[in-house]
Amino acid sequence: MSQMQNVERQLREMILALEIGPGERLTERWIESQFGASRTPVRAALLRLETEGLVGRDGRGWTVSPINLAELEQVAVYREAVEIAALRLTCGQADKSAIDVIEAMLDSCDEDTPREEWHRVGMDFHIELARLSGNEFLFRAVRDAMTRLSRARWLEVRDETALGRAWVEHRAILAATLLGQADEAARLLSAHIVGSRDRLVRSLANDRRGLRARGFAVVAA
Amino acid sequence: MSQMQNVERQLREMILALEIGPGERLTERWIESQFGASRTPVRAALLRLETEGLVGRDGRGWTVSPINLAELEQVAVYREAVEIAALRLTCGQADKSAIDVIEAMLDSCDEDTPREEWHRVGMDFHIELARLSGNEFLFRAVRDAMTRLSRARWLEVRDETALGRAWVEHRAILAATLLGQADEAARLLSAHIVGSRDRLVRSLANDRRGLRARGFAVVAA
DNA sequence: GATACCATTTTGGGATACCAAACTGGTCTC
DNA sequence: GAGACCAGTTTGGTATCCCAAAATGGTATC
Repeated sequence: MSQMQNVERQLREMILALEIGPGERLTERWIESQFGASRTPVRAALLRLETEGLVGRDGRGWTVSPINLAELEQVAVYREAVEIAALRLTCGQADKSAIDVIEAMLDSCDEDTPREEWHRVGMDFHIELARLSGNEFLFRAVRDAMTRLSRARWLEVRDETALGRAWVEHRAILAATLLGQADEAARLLSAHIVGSRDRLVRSLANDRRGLRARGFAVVAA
Repeated sequence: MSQMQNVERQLREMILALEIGPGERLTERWIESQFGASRTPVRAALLRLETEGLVGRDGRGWTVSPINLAELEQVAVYREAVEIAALRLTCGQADKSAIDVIEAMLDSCDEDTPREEWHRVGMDFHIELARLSGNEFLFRAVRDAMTRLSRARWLEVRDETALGRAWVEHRAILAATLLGQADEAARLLSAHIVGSRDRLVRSLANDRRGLRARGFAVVAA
């Protein structure tokens, strides 16, 4: 594994796990010392993370991208378009056996499963579902969109009810897809995404003060 | 303007203008000498162009991405999804004055206009139309998709009839959008994209031998 | 003539040195 | 005490150097 990939992966994990807070400044020298790599791979990693939207430039200098409520809403519209397109492709496919694998992903979560795992599976559901379409660009678009949403979803205050509802919706989408009911599946997925978006943005807007107190930059919608 | 941006821009232009052929190998040292920059900005530029899909890695080493017919078809599906989503957003907007600017873009091309300009305006039409949606992610998605299609479209053998038809379709899409007829506009845009894709892939598949003879790597669908 | 082998060169990955611009902290002036 | 100013430090941008691995090309061997 090259140093560049090492730094990229570790830095991405730290940012997504909120170990480095949204809005925090980054210096190439700090990352260098943190991961024991020289500035060359550090620089390369930052350039890649910039295209993912996880870090950005603040004049001269690097910053961990803040949570941006307006951006979250736009990402939701974007992912709705690409996820539905992917889902319609999948609905039209003859072989539906891969759906079982995704259903099994959902099944793997129960009351003993740590919150972190629920979070991961909740995102992987959408990513893997998009992968089934066979379209590399739709797949990447969904994966990148979920990456951008990841930190915000982690900060969202979700009660058991909301999590349960999400899983019910996921299963309903799979069921419609399995039957090849494209319009119905698309309708369910759309409602799921719109609902998730509304709850997410509302939750973060409410907690904005508290999040800022924890040092997390949250830009309003 | 930093050296990195310089190299990135110039290298992108050379690749898109086919001055460096699809499939050609690139060495960091060659680029370095070509643009009078050192390897650091050259590497940074290559990393960014990699995320645009214009260059890729060939084991160790860099390659200008070949023309990939399978990829072109997938990009067409992708752009259909995002362009239609953007167009529907635009249809729902009250202020339609920006449409005139796009119409003017189309008007700026006549029989005296060089082929290169037609090509550029043909892509900008879709990019600017997506920008009107106000959704940054849909806009970027369309722009990136058009970048990936750019070289192939340049290689496509297009007669005057095909170009004229494209312009007629463009105008029809604008007209429906101006009236806020979202479904009709989406139908027209979808047909336009699918038609373009079919002609493009068919043209390149037919010319594949000739293109290879010119040193252009063309990967089959 | 084909092939296995080895020395040489080339290449990308990484580390480091240097620079100019931006930032910082303290000081001096009014 | 507030603000202008300046020296010192930090930072990203760039150039350059080193290295190991891979490609290259020539040669000896069969």
